[in-house]
Amino acid sequence: MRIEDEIRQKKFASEYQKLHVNVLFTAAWLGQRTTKVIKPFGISQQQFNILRILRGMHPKPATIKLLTERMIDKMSNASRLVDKLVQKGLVIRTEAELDRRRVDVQITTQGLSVLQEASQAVDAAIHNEVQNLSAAEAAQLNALLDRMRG
Amino acid sequence: MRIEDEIRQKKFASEYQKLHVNVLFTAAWLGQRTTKVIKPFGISQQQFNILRILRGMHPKPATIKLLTERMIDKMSNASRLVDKLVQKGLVIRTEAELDRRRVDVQITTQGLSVLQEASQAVDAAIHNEVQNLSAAEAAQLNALLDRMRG
DNA sequence: TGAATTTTAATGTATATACATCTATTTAAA
DNA sequence: TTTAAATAGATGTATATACATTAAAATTCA
Repeated sequence: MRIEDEIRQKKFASEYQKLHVNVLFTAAWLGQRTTKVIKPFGISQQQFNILRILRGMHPKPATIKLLTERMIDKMSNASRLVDKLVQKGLVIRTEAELDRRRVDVQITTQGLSVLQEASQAVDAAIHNEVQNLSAAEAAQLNALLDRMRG
Repeated sequence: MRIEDEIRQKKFASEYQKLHVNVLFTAAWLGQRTTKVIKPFGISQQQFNILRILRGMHPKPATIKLLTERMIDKMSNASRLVDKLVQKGLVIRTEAELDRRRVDVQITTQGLSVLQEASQAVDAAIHNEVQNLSAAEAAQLNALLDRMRG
């Protein structure tokens, strides 16, 4: 559905303003679906994001700094999000040896298994649904978004 | 910059997964810039969004229900956001006559003037910056995002 | 070396999100 | 018409965001 109809706004001052709203709206649309799908696994979107970064590095640990750099939302608080994941047994946090300011964070076996299931659920619920875009169109969208950010 | 480089993720399982991350990341990118630009005017992104909806209807009032329907993020709490705007004198809230459950919300003169300045600042800081996309490319992006949501 | 600077992470706070629940009012049904 | 159901909005709570500040450790350099 056109963004104009989704939010019932008749017209935008420019194609750029419309794009701004459209990107935010589409992200909220994706976010709401993702939240709903992963909620049964007891994790939030941001926790899911952190787990994926940690899986990408596994078995190497990540530091809080590295997580912050790689997170989708740089402003979310990796330190407190890791806290939650530690409490759930999905990651472990240990003091780094060579630099005692740093903290090493690693995904646990349980974390890997929860992430595996959650990822599959997200794929099934969202990425398949989005296939009213061809892979070529998705690639085109990716390229345009990349260029949009300059 | 390519999303792979932005978040330092070597590869994605599919173009669709990459698209998911790319949309969220681009929205966060836009959101951070917008927040920074409108902060001097004393309003948040969501408050900005509500003011724009109210300007679009002006001088007709909106109800909380209408605001919720038209907001970019449907899950944010229009009731409490309107509270904040009332406190700042940017909107007024009156009981609706014909249905006493409803609440009429209208933007004030001060609200219109704050919004005018904030909008100009956002245009200058963001929409002009994004012109490494042509208007035609922006339109194409809009069309693809619309189709992505089905 | 020792003081100043930088880096890394944790913590404090105000606001916002994502619900669930509650209250008042209106509409529909028995 | 009285009761039941639906609607509109407010409010409560846990979590997350967007900063600013603080604390500890490492690095720089005088």
